[in-house]
Amino acid sequence: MEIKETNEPKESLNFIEEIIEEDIRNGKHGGRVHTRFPPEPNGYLHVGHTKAIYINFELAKKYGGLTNLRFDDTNPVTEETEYVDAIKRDIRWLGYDWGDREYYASDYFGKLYEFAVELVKKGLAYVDDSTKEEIEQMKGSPTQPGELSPYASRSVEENLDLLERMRKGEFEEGVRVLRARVDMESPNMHMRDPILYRIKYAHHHRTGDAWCIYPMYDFAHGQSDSIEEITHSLCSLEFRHHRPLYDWFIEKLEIFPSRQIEFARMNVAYMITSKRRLLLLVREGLVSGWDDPRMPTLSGMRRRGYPPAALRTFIDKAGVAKRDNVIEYELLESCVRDELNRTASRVMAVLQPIKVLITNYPEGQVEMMEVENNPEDASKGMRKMPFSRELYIERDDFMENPQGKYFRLAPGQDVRLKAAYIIRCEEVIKDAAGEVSELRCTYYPNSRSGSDTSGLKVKGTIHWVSAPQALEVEVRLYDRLFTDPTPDAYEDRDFKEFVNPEALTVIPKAYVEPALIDVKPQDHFQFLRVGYFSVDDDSLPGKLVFNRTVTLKDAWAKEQQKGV
RNA sequence: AGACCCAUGGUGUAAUGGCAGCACUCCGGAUUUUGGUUCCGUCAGUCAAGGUUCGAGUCCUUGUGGGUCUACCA
Repeated sequence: MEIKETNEPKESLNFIEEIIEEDIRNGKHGGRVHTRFPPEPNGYLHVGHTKAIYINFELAKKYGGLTNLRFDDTNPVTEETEYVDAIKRDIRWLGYDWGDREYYASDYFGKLYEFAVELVKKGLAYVDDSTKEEIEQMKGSPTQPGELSPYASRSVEENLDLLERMRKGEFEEGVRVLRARVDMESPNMHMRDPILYRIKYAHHHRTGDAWCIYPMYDFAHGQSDSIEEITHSLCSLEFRHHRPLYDWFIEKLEIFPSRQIEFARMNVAYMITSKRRLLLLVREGLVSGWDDPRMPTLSGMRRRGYPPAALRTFIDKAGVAKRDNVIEYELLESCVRDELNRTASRVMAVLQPIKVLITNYPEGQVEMMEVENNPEDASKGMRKMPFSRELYIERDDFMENPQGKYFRLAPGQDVRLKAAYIIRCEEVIKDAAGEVSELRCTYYPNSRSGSDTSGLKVKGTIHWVSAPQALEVEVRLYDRLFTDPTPDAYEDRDFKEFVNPEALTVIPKAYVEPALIDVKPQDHFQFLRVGYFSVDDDSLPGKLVFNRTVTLKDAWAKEQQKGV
């Protein structure tokens, strides 16, 4: 593929793109680019995986290549079909398609076994009868060279025979392994005669009981890349030390030379990506499940209401490099807001209601007010919302003793009801507990939005809903799951100590305008002046549930904090 | 401890020996029938010390700091 030359300012490339473009210039693999996303089906996909998915699919797309989906399913003990399905669903939701190229490392078990036989024949692999402890012992340490196994000198014939019998199930689990003969003195621990096959009498989610020996990661991953003729095998930094071995197999087996390139995983502040810890949160009921909107899983973020396009932008802006990083939560929120600002319809919803009675508005009268659906996008058109004598406004939008730059409703003050009239607060009604229970207001009949001849100038505009027509809904306010940006970074403290008790606040009864009657799960809205919300999967007809995806930026809250 | 990797504003990422830029955050201002959006502006950075060079964020050396590796997990 030709790289397009343009006169535009030079696009800056990340280090992986540099390598790819260099390869293309050199005509490597005929300029072909083929990547893969290789999840292990033993857990749900999370933010961290999002980066790997994005990089693999986007890079291939950029250079006219393809991306395979390959499940690295070489450990039947931990892997399940349930995860395979969830992973596929999540990748599709993110916006990527692998066509018919859905592969499994287990598809290659036969081929991998042949590779193993070939290594044995070349004198490059042997069956080791040592115990797990002995192998560990002989492996040495980073500063101590390892020592050669007494079984390393077995003849090719004996090794062939033993390997065959391992495969046939003649030995008990754990008594023998197949090892590559590499270098027990290498400073790289992975080169010290790594284990290739182990015996496991476990049922595999795809191959059933056809095998009782299973290849290790190092003997399956690279060769799978090679079998699929993957040109650029992208993985995270911790696999750096595996690369010499990856290359060793390619050289000894004389197979397709895929190239492994490592990049730094993405960490996001206030999130964790340890599968084990995520599982703990689910098991211990700290969240409602893998798709709890507080979870950093793809399914959780979907349910939270993050648009896939926002996630892609987020990954893109976070960038790709090799240094450790913690991406600020604010960048994620910024990307989500940016996307939703352009796409989400505006509606009015009152979360903490306070009743307003317009005393000079005719009883029983209902006017339909025109409101734009999205001021950022005129093509979204207008809708009508009912206005009547009895309304709800947000409790925060009234202050009995306003101070500072508060310009919402207050006794004797005017405020604009968005898309409707200007009203004045005449009287404050309180209940027995002294809480404000109702506001008596008057409206200016000639101040109607669009035909305002009142000449009045107000400082504030607030949202509202008409009480008789309002829909009662449940609203779930979500916030970050942890109170610390790196909850799992402390050696002396358990990450669960940092679970944010305010990450979920349920409002059982909030009011929304009647236009929302027909919404469906995953629909996104901006509750005017409040935040972005999406319809939760738990919603039923007549019992809608909205999840707060992200708040709107709130300059007023910031202002108030300064005063404290 | 050894090997390997990494080091640029608060955060993330560019600059490929030649003017240290962009985004997010923060702060200030303009606009606004969303205290949203948009627009403008401010603050703020090359880990340290040597060396090579006309010229170093970039190359070399040493140091410092951080990360990774010592599973019959991936």
